[in-house]
Amino acid sequence: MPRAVTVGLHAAIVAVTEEEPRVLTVPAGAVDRRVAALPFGPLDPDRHRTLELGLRAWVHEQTGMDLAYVEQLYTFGDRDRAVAADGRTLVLAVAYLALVRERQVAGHAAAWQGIYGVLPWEDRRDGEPQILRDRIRPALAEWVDAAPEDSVRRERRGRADITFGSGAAPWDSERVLDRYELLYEAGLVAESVRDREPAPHVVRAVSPHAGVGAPLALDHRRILATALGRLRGKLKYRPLVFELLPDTFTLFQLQRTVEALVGVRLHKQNFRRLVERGSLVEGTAQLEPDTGGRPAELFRFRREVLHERPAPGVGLPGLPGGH
Amino acid sequence: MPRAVTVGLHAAIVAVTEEEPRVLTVPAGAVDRRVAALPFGPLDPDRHRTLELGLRAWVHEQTGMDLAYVEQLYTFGDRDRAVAADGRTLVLAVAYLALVRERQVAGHAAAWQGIYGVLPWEDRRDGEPQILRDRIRPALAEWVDAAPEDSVRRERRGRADITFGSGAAPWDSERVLDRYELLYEAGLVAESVRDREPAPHVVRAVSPHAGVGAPLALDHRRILATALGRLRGKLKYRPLVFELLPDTFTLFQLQRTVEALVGVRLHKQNFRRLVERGSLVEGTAQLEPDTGGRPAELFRFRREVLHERPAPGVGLPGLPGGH
DNA sequence: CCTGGTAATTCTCAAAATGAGTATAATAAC
DNA sequence: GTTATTATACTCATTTTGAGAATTACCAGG
Repeated sequence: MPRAVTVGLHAAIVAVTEEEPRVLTVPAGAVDRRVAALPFGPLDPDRHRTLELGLRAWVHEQTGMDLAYVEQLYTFGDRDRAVAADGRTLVLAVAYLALVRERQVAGHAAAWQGIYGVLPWEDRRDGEPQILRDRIRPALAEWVDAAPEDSVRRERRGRADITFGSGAAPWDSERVLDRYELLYEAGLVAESVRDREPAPHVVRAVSPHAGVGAPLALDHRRILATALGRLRGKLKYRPLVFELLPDTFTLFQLQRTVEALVGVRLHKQNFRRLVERGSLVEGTAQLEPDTGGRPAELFRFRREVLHERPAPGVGLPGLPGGH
Repeated sequence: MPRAVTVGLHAAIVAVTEEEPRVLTVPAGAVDRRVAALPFGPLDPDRHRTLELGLRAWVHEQTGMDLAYVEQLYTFGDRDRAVAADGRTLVLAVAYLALVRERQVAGHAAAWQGIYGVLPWEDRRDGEPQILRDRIRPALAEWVDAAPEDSVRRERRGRADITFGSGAAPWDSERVLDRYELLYEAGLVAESVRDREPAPHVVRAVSPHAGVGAPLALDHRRILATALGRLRGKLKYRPLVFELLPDTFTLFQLQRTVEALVGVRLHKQNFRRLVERGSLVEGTAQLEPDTGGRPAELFRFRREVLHERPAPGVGLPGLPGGH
């Protein structure tokens, strides 16, 4: 009996508030009552003229939000990781990234959740996070050694080194998905345990403490990882940050927002130089007095750059110590 | 009556032979007998464990090829541009990019087709192509003026300027899809005429001379544009070119391949410097004598870079005249 | 009014990277 | 040999980085 295919539309809606990147979640309800989910719903070809319009409709329905910036991320369709409750319908997941200005919340049951609660190993603003040192690296080392064959061990070690950085290879902030997938494979996130359950259509809630970081429903943590990776990459050559900032902002606010997303600290003076030399912003005459020290000038995004240069992004001046 | 959804898997299989990027096509058969199609087939959730495996299966069946490098591009799902022959089934298209070494062809009815026959405005290796000057720019100017309102005219002019370059904005080789979509909207490619037919489920072949460049079946030219754009962008930070080259090659062959893909000429000495400094390649001791002048050393790709640097790509040293 | 404290903003300076050539080397054809 | 042709090596001025010092403008407290 041929299985059917249905298509789900999923949204990772990202904002940065108080120097913390957050994602909008809704109660997972029927899917899994222990964890939150990203807003999502099935594509209905009658009502939805395009995939993106379908996504917007679902998001509006579940969170009351009208999205501005929306971008398609990826379409997931592995049978092992996304099967409907009936056990025989394959559910494709078309994932989207949306950027919104800090909390134009959202009554409904929607809630903002810190992204680094879900992907705690991704925040290196205060150096390598505890959880990486104390739990992930040791567990990865175990996973490497657990392979029976030597060739597999070498291959695993190589992968761990590139994705999480090591002596030779530096930390690459964009490899968010690679890292999540590695943790999934190594059994370090709750989802890998869950998906391995013998009867995949029986929804079994797994203790949130089974793995590292807070799990989300379905494969939503994977989608979030995809979203963060894409966002980090694109920041450098598209003026996406401004979707997340208020109309006017100080350069330091801008920097803090970028740092929050990329998960590393940047060199202040050089960041300012890059932003100004790229003519991404223009000063308003106004000052923001509440800085704690000298007042900062308020800037606004210069939309014109879009017509001037091919790839206007913020660029990341390496942080003092980093390579 | 609710429409159904089916999912098609489509492959843009790219190779570079004789300094010309090509894409593998198959006869479109039932879909449209006048034009070629990319290899594609419906996702069958029974046989295909993942989307990518389904794609590989279809490609193998239609072309006899086993793909190595495969990457998902985008999922298209606009109702207006992709509806099944029955007129009521929405057909999602999940598009993939594959890279293969020059023609390990492929009996079957598959044939290689020059990409710049399909997207002729993308090849600027000998300067701005005729077709851009003689047909596209004038037609775009007309399209701009055809708008009744002034604001729309301004907006159209802006878009044309950014996507196709103009006084202020330079040519951005990566905006391949933007350019194709603009031509589609302006009615300059055959597909826009075809899709506007009153009864969209009646397949009407449109004269290939109705527009600029050789059309492909369905929305396959759009997929190809997506593929070329992605490839051009990714070249710079991932060592993709080597998927297209034989095991050993001269630096000039490497350069010609990159130029073929990006569609511009590069500065020879500086290209060599970038490639060597990036330690992307290592010399074999062998020489290639048939250069027409001094023999060139043969190089091979250093796979180790993948473990050393986060984003190893070739980098494009601006061509002499270009900005 | 003067004195720190705290940030914002401006400058400096050496070290790389880039753009654009020029010079030299190794072949093949005449 | 001489010449054409291409590979490879070197040069050099100009930008762009990375890193940090110096200066400026406000606040709070004496």
